[in-house]
Amino acid sequence: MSWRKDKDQRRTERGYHHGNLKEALLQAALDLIAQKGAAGFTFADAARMAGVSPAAPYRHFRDRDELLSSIAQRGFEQFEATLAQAWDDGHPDTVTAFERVGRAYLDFARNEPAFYSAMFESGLPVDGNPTLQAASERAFAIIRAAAERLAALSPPGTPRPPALMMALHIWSMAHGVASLFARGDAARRKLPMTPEELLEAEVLIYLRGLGFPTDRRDAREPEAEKPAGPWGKPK
Amino acid sequence: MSWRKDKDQRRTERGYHHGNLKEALLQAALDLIAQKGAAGFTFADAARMAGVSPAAPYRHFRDRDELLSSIAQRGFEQFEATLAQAWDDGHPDTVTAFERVGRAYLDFARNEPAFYSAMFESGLPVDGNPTLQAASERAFAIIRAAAERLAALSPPGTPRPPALMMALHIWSMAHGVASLFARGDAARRKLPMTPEELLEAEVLIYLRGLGFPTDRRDAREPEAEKPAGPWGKPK
DNA sequence: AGCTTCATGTAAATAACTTTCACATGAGCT
DNA sequence: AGCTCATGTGAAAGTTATTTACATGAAGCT
Repeated sequence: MSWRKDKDQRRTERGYHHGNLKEALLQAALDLIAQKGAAGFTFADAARMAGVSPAAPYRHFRDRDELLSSIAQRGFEQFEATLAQAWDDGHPDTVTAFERVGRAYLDFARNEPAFYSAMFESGLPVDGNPTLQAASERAFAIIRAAAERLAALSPPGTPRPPALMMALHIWSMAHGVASLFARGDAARRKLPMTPEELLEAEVLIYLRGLGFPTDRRDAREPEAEKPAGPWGKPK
Repeated sequence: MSWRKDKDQRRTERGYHHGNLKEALLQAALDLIAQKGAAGFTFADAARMAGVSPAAPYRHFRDRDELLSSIAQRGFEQFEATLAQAWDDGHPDTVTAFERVGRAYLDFARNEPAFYSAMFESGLPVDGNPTLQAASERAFAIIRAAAERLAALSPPGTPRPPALMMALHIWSMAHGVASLFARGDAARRKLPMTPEELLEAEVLIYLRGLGFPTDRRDAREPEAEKPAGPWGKPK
């Protein structure tokens, strides 16, 4: 009875069997990771939060790492869904959709710190877990697909950039900005702009470097006016 | 005598007092973090490796976190030195030196995984530690100084980009590439190019987006030929 | 040399966490 | 009703973090 003061009361409430412990544990772990970081969360804590003994979780997860992996797994799936929704198959136009994906990346890092931690900061052996790796690659595939479409719009007369390389570049930008400026204490660095603005400008400058017009309209549309530039009008 | 089988022998070797325990602990921790990650390393392990009792480290570090902070601190100092050396005050020319800094960033991430982990992946409260934050900012200052010089070379006729923004952009690229592709398992993702090449191309495209000539010569020098482009000659 | 002091280590103790194992419970099936 | 198996419980062993009282010996003082 050491693991829970009101064990008996709780027991009365839910009976000997929890009924949905696996889900409860995942949720508890998510909350704990969000609070104390991926390193701080303990298996025992999750059990306590779910109202079961410290041994109970072992019926659902081999060990602490498997629970963490499960969370990362779900994180990647949710990440993929989020990015896919933001991309929306490139509607209404490729560039607009692309910018939306960038913001979605940052939003995810900020709104789902627990998932983000488990996915990128927990030190999990990503390559040792095929399922996890596959989930990770499906998420990246969204970015890659978007880059593919963008590359296809490459202005005539310029060499067409490899879409995979573009995707890796964009990914690294989004990940770098998210990791450095959009999470936890890091977010407190005094920036001259929001992480979203920072990333958007970065991507726009990059795309311009590839020869894309960067006035926020679909590249297929003709330019109507000179853009002010990604960092605002010079004064 | 449970903490070390040949305690007495070791004791004979070095006497009751270690003589340089603080350094020994830092080194041990560094080795352990490199092996098992920042999360895996334990205070007790470090003590064992140094040949002292589990309580001894507390004479030199308030707790496990302070040891980790000390390592991060040194990491940032070493990082700063590495970047400063690579930058070499912009010699022989700004762009060449700039590329060297990028490579130095990746080298550091790869050659000093323990430092890198402690600095960026340990979940330490960076902003809660003024000393650490200052060290971190000194390292970033190198990148910022380089960006400053680069911004000054901005081609006439184009609006001059804010150097701080450029520095943040470059930093995020380097950090993103390092985190995603130049560390641990992540390094095993099949890439069409090395992380160094990936980053270099990314930065070159970005700089071109800002209006810089990107033929790898100092921008002050006149262009002699059309560059093939950052991703090689199209075939 | 003899004495004192203080930084540096040790031992032992407490509390928490991880993981395992034998045993308990009760939900669902026959 | 009786069985069986998935799911929980208790208790135990092994680790770690951290504290506290005590030990050691290097450095300085007399």
